[in-house]
Amino acid sequence: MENEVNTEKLLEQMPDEEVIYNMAELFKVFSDSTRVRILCVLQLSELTVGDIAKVLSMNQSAISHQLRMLKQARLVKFKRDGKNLIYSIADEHVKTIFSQISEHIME
Amino acid sequence: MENEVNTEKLLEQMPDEEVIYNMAELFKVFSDSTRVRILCVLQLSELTVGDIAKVLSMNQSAISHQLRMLKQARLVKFKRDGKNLIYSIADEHVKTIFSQISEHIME
DNA sequence: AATACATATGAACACTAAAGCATATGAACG
DNA sequence: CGTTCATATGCTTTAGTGTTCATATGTATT
Repeated sequence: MENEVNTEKLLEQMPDEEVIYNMAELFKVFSDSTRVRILCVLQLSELTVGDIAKVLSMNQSAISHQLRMLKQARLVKFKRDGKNLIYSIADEHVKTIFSQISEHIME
Repeated sequence: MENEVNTEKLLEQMPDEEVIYNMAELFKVFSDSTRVRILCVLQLSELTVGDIAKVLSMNQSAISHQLRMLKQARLVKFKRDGKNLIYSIADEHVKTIFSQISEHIME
């Protein structure tokens, strides 16, 4: 008997390469402990770059680099307050995604 | 005036380092195009390793390496059928996580 | 305007991770 | 039992990523 699976048909039903690439790119943003910690702390309170660095006991530069990625992914936003930039969570989905991942881990 | 933010209090409210590390590790599994493609195709149908490789036009070895990670993350499972191993999605959350990520991308 | 302060950016380095090749394992079947 | 077929694994190469240091940008203050 031949192979039962019609691989061509499956291929047709797959999302476009671009969609898959974008999904992976977005997951990549969540895939680093530092960025997850930033997102966690910003869920508690909006904060300046310096405060984030202080809470996480990390270099200002490292935080700034990571905030850049989070900005590009539209997961955080910021407003200016004098010399400070105050960052906050930009997206509703962040909480949902986090809660699903948490549930998976807990099980 | 002093800093308005109580960084110590924020730190207390943060999830444990271990939880954060596990979250990031799990996101890391989703952060590669090949693994996302595997998860996508397995949402359409359970498949052998060879069939996955055929559908995705990739090396059997590459697929096998990635399935290993997906297995470790308990996102796929497999059953034996003669010489073949048939892989399938192991987890309810996969769909939910995917749909949230999709929504974020679409907006 | 000059200085101080907060944040961003660029380059360098160390570390990680995906893919391919070769080979090992392990089941089926003559 | 030896061969074949499907899959897994170890090793190597190559590409990518996070952090740090040094410095640039840009805002407030005197």
